[in-house]
Order: sequence, then structure tokens, then C-alpha cells
Amino acid sequence: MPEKKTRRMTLQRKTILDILRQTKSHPSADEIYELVRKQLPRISLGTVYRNLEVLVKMGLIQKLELGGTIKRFDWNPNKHYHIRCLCCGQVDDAPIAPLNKLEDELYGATVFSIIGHRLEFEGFCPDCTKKEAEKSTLKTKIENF
Amino acid sequence: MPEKKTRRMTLQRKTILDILRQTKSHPSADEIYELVRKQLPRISLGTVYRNLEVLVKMGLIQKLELGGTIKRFDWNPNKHYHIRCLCCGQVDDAPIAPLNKLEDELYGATVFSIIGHRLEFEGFCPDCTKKEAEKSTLKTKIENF
DNA sequence: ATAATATTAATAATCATTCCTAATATCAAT
DNA sequence: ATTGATATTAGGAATGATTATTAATATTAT
Repeated sequence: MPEKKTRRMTLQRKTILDILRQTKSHPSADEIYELVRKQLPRISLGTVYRNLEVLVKMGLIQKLELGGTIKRFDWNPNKHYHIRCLCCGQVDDAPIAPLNKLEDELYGATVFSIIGHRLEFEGFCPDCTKKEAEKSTLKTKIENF
Repeated sequence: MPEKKTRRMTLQRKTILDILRQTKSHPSADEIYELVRKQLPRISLGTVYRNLEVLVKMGLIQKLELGGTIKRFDWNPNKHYHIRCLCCGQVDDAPIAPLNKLEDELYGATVFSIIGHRLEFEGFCPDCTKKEAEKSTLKTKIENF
């Protein structure tokens, strides 16, 4: 019935992938759009969104669903964790190995079929740590966390 | 100096809190709005959003930033983890104790100031597990046809 | 009672994302 | 190369969740 869809590696798709691979950050679709526009000024935002989804389906990148309102994209499709700055939203990789045994602890304890987990660390990036310290609100924020 | 704001426990605020405490699920702002409207038909959606934020600031409830597009609210302000159904979005508590030592593993390994983490399990609720099983067996049947 | 502040309902505005459509590009098979 | 089928595109409209605005009302402190 459903014959396999042939994928084309269009210029737009390739450019999006290349740009994502070049940046070491974890940009949002809109940030990627702005970067790609420098090379392809006529590309549309919808094309960026659509191709990011295609690249995810192809297993070449991954979509990050972290806290906050926006989704980010990661050139690295392998499972790993992230740290997010609560002040500026910046995202970095978390230097900790995946916890592969976590699901086992839930086995038999929940009616859900568990197939994975997401772990996200929250904190402040160096810049925002300084800013917050100067405002001397960091201590309060941590206490209230 | 920021003088402390006096909080009023208005009927709207109290009703929102009570309804959230009565439901054992993890409703979205909109779902709470629909429930509260049965008691206070003239309440506005904005009032629900504003009061949910106030209740979070008061430490009486917590806001959940899970995967997907919507935010959910939890009558239980204490730290705990959740399971989310990838099919229908339903959320349940995860029967696993908080991992209090996790942050220690990052100490010295990142330039971020880590102050916490969020852990979310992904899977399928019982209903959707059934549906997915039927779908995949159907798919297999078609493919093997 | 008066003044200051908190809260509300209603609505508009915003933001990220998805959807729609007609035009264009590419591929497979003549 | 031509045709037909399908994938992809640009542009813009639509959606959905959330936030902001505003004028009216309610509560609190003096």
C-alpha cells in the first residue's frame, strides 16, 4: 500500500543541514531561517520548518523539546542531555552519559509503556551567572527554586 | 526596595486552586478554564492564566514544562517526575524518587551554574498502547501481504 | 470616607508553528 | 527529449497557546 517516498536532497534541505552542522549551538527554527537566508535569500520560513522535520525523520538531526516556548534543533542525532540557561535560554550539551537503566526502575510500577526519557538541566550560563550575581538575586532565585 | 505585594485569595483564585487540587490529572490552562467555567461562568481565560502564575509564585502549585506545545499544571508543588503519552498527551506521575545527586556529576564539568533538572519519561498510556499495537500489527499485515 | 492598590472581564496582540495553494523542479519511463 | 507522476517550493493565511492592554470593580489601609 504505502510505497516509500523518495527523498530529494534539495539545495534548501542541504543548506539547512550544513548550517546546522556548522553551528555549535542549538538554534531555533527562526534562528536557522535567518542564517540560511544569508545564502538563500528567497527561502521561506515554512520551507525551513518542513525540512527540519524531514531531516529529523531521516535521522540526520534531532529536535529538542526543552522547557520554554520554542523548539530547538541539534546537529547531533545521538541521544544526549542538555543544559538550559534560565535567564537567556541558551542551550549547551550536558557532560554526562545517558542513563540507560532509568526506564527499568519504572518497569512494573506504571501502567504506561515506557519507551524513553528526556533529562534537562537548568541553570545559568557564565554571562547570566555574572549578571545575576551582580543583581544579587541569584541566591534568592536558588532558594526559591 | 521591592515592597511585598499583598495577595488576595479571591473567589476566582480559590476556585482555580480547588479545582486543580480535586483533579488527579495534570490539566492545561484551557482545561482548567473549562472546568472553572462550570462554577464561575463569567471567568475569563486571562484570569485563569494570571492566577495560575500567581499560585505558582505562591508555591501552592507547579507549572510543568514538558514536551509538546502546551504547559500543564500540577496540584502538587513538590518535586517529582512525570510520564507523558506520546500519542494522546496524557500525563501521569512517574513512580520514581527524585535523583538528588544528578547535579553533582556535572559539577566542574560545565561552565554553567546548575541549579536543578527536569526528567520526563515518554511512552504510551494503556489506551494508546492498545491502539499502537493494533496499528503496527495492521501495518505488518499489509507489509507482509 | 478616601486614596491606593489588587483584581477582574473582555479583548487585542504576540509568538511559534502549521497549513494551504499554486507554481516549479526533479525523476522514471517511455 | 517528452510526458506524466510526484516532491518541493515560496508566500501567505490560519491556528493555537499564551501574554498584554484597558477600563471597570473590589478590597485594603489610612
